[in-house]
Amino acid sequence: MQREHVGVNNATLHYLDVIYRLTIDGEAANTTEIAARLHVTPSGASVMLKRLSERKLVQLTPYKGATLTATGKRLALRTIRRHRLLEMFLVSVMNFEWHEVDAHAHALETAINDEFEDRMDTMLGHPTRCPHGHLIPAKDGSLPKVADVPLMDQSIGFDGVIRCVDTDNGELLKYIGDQGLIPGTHVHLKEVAPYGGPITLESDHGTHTIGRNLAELVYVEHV
Amino acid sequence: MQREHVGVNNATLHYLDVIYRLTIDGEAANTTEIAARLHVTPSGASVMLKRLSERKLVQLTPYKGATLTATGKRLALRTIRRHRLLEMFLVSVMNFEWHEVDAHAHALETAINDEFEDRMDTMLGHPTRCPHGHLIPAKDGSLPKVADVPLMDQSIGFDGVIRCVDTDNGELLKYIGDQGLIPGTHVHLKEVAPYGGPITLESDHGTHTIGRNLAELVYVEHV
DNA sequence: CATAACATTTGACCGGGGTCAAACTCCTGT
DNA sequence: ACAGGAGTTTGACCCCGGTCAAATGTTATG
Repeated sequence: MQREHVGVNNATLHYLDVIYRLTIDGEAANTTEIAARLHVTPSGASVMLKRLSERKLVQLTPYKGATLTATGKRLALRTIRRHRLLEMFLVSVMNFEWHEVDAHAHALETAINDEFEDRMDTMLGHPTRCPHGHLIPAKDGSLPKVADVPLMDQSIGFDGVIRCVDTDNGELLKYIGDQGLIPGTHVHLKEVAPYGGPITLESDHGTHTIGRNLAELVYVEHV
Repeated sequence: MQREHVGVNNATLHYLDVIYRLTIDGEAANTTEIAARLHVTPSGASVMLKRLSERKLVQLTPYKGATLTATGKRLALRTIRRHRLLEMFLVSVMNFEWHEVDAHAHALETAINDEFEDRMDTMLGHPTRCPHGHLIPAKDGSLPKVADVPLMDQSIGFDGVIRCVDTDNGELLKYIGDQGLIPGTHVHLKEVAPYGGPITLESDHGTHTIGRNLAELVYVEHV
C-alpha cells in the first residue's frame, strides 16, 4: 500500500493519539493539556509539537494550539484502531479483565503492524467497539454513527442499554464492572438525587446507587 | 517483585539478546559481529557496548570482546523467553505460520510485561519449546537439558524425531515447513550424497531430498 | 620480526525527546 | 489602558543511539 512515512515512531504516535482526543470537539489542543496527558513538561511538548508540524503531522498555530493534518489524523486513527482492537483481543482471547487492558494495549499499539492488526480484526469478527464501548475506527478511519447519549442527560424513568463507559481509570472500571454495569446491560433510571447527589439505576443485576462522577462516564442508548 | 533497572529499553534488550546468542559457545562476542546482527556500524556498537558495561550489563574487555554479566544474562534470557513464548502464541492462538512469527515476536518482545508473559505461558500450557523447536527459558532463566543432536552428525539408517530447525530465515522455514519437516516429525536418514551433496530423508510425508545447507539446520533426537 | 590486513575504538557530529529557567504572548479585570 | 498571571515558547543543556573518518590495537604472514 502507501509506504509509511519514515520517522513515525512510538513517541510521535502517542502525541498524535493525544492530540486527536483533544481535538474531537473541534477545538485546537493546547500545549499544557497535551503535555499533561503525556506526562511531559509543557516546554518539552512545545518543542515536539514544532517538530510534528515540520513533519506535517500537526497544524500548529503558535500560542493558539494544535490540530492534526490529514496525515496526522490518519495515523492517530490507526493507532486508536489498534489500541481498541488490542483491548478487545486482550479481553476476548486472553481473558484479561476490562480494567486491565488499557495499559497493555498502550504498550502494544505502536509495536504491532498491519498484518497483526488485521489478524486480530478477523479473529474477533470485525468488532465495532472496544470492551469499554468506544468505537473502533474502520481501516479507512471512518467511525460509524451511533445513538449513544450520556446517562446523566436522561430523565427519571429512562430505559436503555449501556453502550460505553468512558474512562481509562482502572479502579473506576473495576468498580463499575463489579456492579455489572458493562456495555450491553439494560438499565432503568430510577432516581437522581438533587444537588449533585447519587443516582439510582436498576439492571438485571439489581439496584445500583452510584455517585454522579461515575454516572457521568456512562453512555446509553434508548430502547 | 524485583524492581526493574531503569534504562532497560528496547535497544538495550536487543543488544543483550544478540550478545547472549553470540556467547553461548563460551567465547566473548566480538564487536563487528554484534554490529552486523543489529544492523549498525561497528563504531556504533562499540560505543553502545561501553555504555552497557557502565550499566553493568556486559563485561567488556576492550579489543577482546563482550560477555554478559549475571544481570545482563537474566535480561537476555527474559527477552528470549518472551520472544519464544510470543512465537508459540502467534502460531497456536493466532494461526500465523511458523515462518512469519519471528519478525512479529521481535517487535513485541520488548513491549510486553511480566503479566502478559505469564498469561501467554498459562494459555499455552507452559510450553518448553518455540514453534521452531528452540528451548523456552523458564522464568528463572534455566534451560532444560535435551538430547538434540545435529541431523548431519548421524549416520545412514538413523531413526529419530525432528526437534529443532535452527534458522530465522523465513523463506527457508517456509520451504522446510512445506516439506513437513517440522518438530515432532519422525525421520529416517536414508542417504547422504558425498562431496557435500544432498541428503535423503524419509518421513510420514514421503521422501525428501534436501541440500546440506538446509540439513545442517535440523536437530533431531534419536529414538 | 616488520608490516599488512583487519578489528576496534575514539572523536566530531547528528537527530530525537526530554529537562529547567527565562522570556515572551495573550487575555482578563480593574 | 494596562498590569498581572496564565499559558507558551525559547535557550541552554542532557542522555541515548546512531553516523563517518581517523587513530589505534591485534594478529597473521612472508
